[in-house]
Amino acid sequence: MARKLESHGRLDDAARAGWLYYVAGRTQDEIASAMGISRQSAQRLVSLAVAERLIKVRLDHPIAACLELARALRDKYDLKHVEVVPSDAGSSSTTVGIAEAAAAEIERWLKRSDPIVLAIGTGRTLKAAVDQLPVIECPQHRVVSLTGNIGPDGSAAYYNVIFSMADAIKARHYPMPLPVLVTASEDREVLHAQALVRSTLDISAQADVTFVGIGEMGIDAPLCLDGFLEKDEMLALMKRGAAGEICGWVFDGQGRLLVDPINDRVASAPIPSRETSSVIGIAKGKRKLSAIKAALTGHQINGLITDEATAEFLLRD
Amino acid sequence: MARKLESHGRLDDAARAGWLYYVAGRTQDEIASAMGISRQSAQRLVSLAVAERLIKVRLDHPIAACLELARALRDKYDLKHVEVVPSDAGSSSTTVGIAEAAAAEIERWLKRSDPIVLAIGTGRTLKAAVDQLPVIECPQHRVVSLTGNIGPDGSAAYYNVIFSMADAIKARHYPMPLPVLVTASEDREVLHAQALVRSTLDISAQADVTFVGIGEMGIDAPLCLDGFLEKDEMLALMKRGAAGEICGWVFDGQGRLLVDPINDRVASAPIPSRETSSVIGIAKGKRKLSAIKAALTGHQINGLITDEATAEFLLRD
DNA sequence: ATAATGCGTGAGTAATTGCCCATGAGCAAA
DNA sequence: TTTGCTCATGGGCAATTACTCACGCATTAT
Repeated sequence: MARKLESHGRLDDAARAGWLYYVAGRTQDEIASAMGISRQSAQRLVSLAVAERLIKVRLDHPIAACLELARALRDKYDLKHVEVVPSDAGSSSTTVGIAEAAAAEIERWLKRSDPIVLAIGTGRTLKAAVDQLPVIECPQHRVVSLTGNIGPDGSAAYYNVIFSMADAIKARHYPMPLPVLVTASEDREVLHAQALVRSTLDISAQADVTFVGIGEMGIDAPLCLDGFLEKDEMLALMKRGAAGEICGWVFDGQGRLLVDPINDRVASAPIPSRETSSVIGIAKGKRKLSAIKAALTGHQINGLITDEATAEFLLRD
Repeated sequence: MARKLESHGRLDDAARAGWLYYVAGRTQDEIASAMGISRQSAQRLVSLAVAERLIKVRLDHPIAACLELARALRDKYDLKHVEVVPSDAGSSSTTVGIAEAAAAEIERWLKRSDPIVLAIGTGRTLKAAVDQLPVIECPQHRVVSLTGNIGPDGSAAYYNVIFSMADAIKARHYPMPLPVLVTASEDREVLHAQALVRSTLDISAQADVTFVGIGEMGIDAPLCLDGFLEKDEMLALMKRGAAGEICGWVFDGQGRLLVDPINDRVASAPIPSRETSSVIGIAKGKRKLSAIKAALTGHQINGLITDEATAEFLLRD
């Protein structure tokens, strides 16, 4: 039985109780009898020590920084889901790390027993993520592609992700039998009116969760590399304020869809509702930075999987 | 597919769960659903994070009674550094509390940007302290062991601390490739003359700060438990006035190195200068009391990390 | 003086957590 | 391929902790 409390002050006792609890690992009952108080009082002292920040908890693991960044990003951009993976400074890959993380997250969704609609965009990052998926049987779910797989020249675009996904995921899957960009907006209307396309569009609108890559602008951007846009078209687009694209939908620096002929030619499904579903962007890298930031700012996405370095840049200003 | 969902590894999950639990303050149920696992698994991850020392808890409050004791000890024994942690009356552990405090102090030294030499002894307490250290990169420092790690039978002594330390601290480290006790003093001269040993000894003499455990005498003493001394040798030693031991150097009740054949056989480096450097003892407990007191009295150490109860006894007379 | 206010207390109860066990997957040796 | 081992898992249950409520005691304002 220890001295009376008043002689030390309440915070002192809180510190002592907190020490016994967290450092020495005693139960509150033991602390109570050691300090000559009731168990409830011991509990109060412990929680007081926590409330007064007398107890500092630290996590000594690289992932700690990631979680901090994720929380900061979530707060700053009002996101539903953020995942920050450790950066691999030595690697210039735009997929290492986030692909695995994205795969893990996709897997989490697919493991749910209640049926969901999972929508998926395209891009190298997403392809890498899907390649990480294990084989899962989930006949209860549906997987729908938001974007077409046909290039401007009629060839199949390499990075149509849904077919890779179909290899691993035993679920109904709905590709989008369309080009990414049509030549004129009228064409889009015609194509979208087709029954098959129509039903895929309808399913995509019901998506519970969506995974999309985020494309940057520039002459090295995916849209150019994959032959959807010519260099001069791209440069003109950038002059008109384009900052990035998701499934071909081009947005400006504020993340607002660009009012521009280009967006009238996008044949992709609209990005599912950020109000009623999760739309998770997967992207990292300095080149994609402003595109990611715009997408976040304009709430084109409400979830993000990125890496530490990118997260830090996103938080910088 | 054999891909590990553990692309980030089990420890990372443990870190994540631990962070969510201790830092974010979520319940294990929330963590479970957030990570897509069962609550039990979440609980396991949290306790794994604790077991693996991923979670470090420290108390940021000067407990008045402890500070008072520390000041009194510093004055009484003319010490440079004293730390007193709360006692845990119910626990018989000789390390709980002081190990954490010692780790924090070691960390403080290692965080210095100017290069230092940190010397380290051995013992269970010191081992426990080193196990609390986080991973630190400090290539500017050097860490040197004062004692060897080879037992009388040629086996490696379990409590050689420097190897544990090398796991966490990224700095050059210098083990002492010697037994603690050699069979004859001549052997010691031969061994110490070796170039490798010579340089380690030289470095240890330059130590800026030293952390040592304090061993008591008795048939349950560390020296006996670890097989360096037989019971009858120990009893004879006690008859000749031995009161305690630091790195194998046996001293009497006044803290003077015992003039005795035993000390001629100690192969450890001399304890670094108490005039020009900090030599901090880490010890608590009734059994070690007279050894601690002797070490303080004879200025074998000029710093101490102990607990309240021990501090009170040390001040009693 | 007396009532209002604030703070701490203990009791009871709901929520949360820790632990043990049986099970099954993965893996290595036979 | 089989056997045996290790290890993670989920369920169930006991222990522990958090919260709410009503009360007592002191201080303060009227």
